Amino acid sequence: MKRTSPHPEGHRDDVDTRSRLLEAARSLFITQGFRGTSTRAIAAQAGCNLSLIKYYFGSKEGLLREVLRPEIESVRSLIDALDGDVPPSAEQLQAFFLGLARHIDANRWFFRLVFAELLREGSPLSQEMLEPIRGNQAVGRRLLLRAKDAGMLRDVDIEVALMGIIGSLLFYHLGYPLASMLVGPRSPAVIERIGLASADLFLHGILKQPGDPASRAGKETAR
Amino acid sequence: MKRTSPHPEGHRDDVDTRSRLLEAARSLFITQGFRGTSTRAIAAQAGCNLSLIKYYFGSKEGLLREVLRPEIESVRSLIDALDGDVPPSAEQLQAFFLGLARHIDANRWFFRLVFAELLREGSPLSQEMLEPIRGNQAVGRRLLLRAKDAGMLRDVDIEVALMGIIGSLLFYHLGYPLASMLVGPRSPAVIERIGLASADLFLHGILKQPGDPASRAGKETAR
DNA sequence: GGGATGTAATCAAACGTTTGATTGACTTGG
DNA sequence: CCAAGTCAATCAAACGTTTGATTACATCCC
Repeated sequence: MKRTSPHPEGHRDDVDTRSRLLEAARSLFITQGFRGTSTRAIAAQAGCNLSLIKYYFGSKEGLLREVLRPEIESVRSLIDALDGDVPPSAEQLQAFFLGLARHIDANRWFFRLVFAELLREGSPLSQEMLEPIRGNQAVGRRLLLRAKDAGMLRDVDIEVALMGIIGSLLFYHLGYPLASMLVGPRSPAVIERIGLASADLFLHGILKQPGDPASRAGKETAR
Repeated sequence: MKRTSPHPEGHRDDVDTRSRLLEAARSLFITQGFRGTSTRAIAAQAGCNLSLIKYYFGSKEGLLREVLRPEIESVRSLIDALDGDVPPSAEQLQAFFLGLARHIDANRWFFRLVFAELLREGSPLSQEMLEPIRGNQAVGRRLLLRAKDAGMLRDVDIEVALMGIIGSLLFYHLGYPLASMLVGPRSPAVIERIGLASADLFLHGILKQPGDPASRAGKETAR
C-alpha cells in the first residue's frame, strides 16, 4: 500500500485522495455532464474506492457542489475586480468586455458544465450555478446604464445589447466544441483577437458614432 | 426511408401510436434531455407499451433520430428560402438575420435539445444534428462575404461577426430558460423586437457608417 | 362459406447491466 | 488502542433491451 502522503498537518492525509476525486469528477463532469458521469467512473479515474465519494462529499451531488465552489468564488472576486466607480468611458466598456471574454475563455470548462446542466430542467444546483453568471450580467448592465446616462450610447435596448454581447462571447468560448466543428479548430492565438473583435463589433454597434444624432438619455428596458 | 424496422411499409393504423410516441419523446427530450429521459417514461406518456419503441424505431436512439428528422428537413428548406442570388444590400442582410431570429425562436425546442446534447461529448447524432446549423452558418457566411466584396462592410472578421450574430441569437432564444432566469420572463411580443434590435445592433457594428472612411454603403438599419 | 394461415400491432414479463448508495471489516499512524 | 482512511462486497432501483404470447384483421384454399 502506498502511504505516500507525509501529511504535514496532522490528519490531513485525506488531501491526496480527496483532491484526486475532485479533479477526476471535474474532468468527467465537463466531458460527460453530471448525469452522464457515474460515480464508479469518477472513483476509477481517481484510483480509489467508490465509497470514498460518500465518505468525503456525502453524495454525488455534494461532489458536484464541491467541484463548483472554488470556481464560483473565483468568479465573484473577478466581478468585483472588473467593477468600479470610475466614470464611464469607451475604454472602460472595452476593458470590461475584453475581461469578460478572457474570463469566459479561461474558465470555459465551468461555463460549459453550467450551461449543459441548465439547458435541461430538473438539474441540481440551478440557482447557485447561476449566481456568478447573474453577477457578471449585473456588472455589465450597470456599466452600460451609466454609459447610456452619460449620453455615450445610441438608443439601444440595454438588455438586448447586454445579452447579445454575453451570448456571443459564450458562443465563442463555451460553445467552442461546437464552434470548432462549425468553423474549424481554435488556435490559442485567436482568443485575444476574438475578444477584441467582438468587443469592437459590439461597441461599434452601441456607441454613438460621429454621424449619429445628438445625445439624449432615454429610458428603456427589456420588458 | 430505409429504416430496418420490422415493418418497412404497412398499415397506417400505426400512425396513432407511433406519432404519440414521437410526440411524447419530443416533449420529454426537450425538458429532460436525451440521457435524462427513460424509455419507460416515454412509453408511459404515450400510453403504450415499452417494447413499441423497439418495434417502431429500433432503439431509443432511433427514436431520437426520428424526432429530429422532420425538424432538420424544415430547417434545410428554410435555409434555401433565405438564400438567393439577389445582389447584396443592407436590407437583404437584415432580412436574413431577422429570419434567422424568427426561425430560432420558433424552433427553440430543437436548438435547445441539440445544444444540450452537443455540449457533452460522446452524445449520439452529433454530426447529423449539426448539419442544419452548419447550413445556416454557411448561408450567413456567404451573404456576409458578398456584402464585404461589395464594399459594404467595415474591416471586420467575417467569422467573428457571424458567430457573434448567431451566438447572440441562440442565447436570446434557445437559452431563454437561462436568460429568463437572468433578466426576467419573456413575453411573446418581445421576440420580434429582440430580433430587430439584435439585427440592428450587429448591422450597426459591421456596416459602414457615414462617418467611416471610404463609405459607399447602404447604411440604414430599421429601428 | 368457412376454416386455416399470415401479419401488423400490442402487451406483460423478464433479461442483463448499470446506477447511487451503504455496510462492515481491514489497515494504518499517532 | 483508536480514529481516520480505505476497500471489497452488496443493495435496491432504474436503465435499455428482448422475448414470447396475444389480439385483430386481412387473405387464402378447399
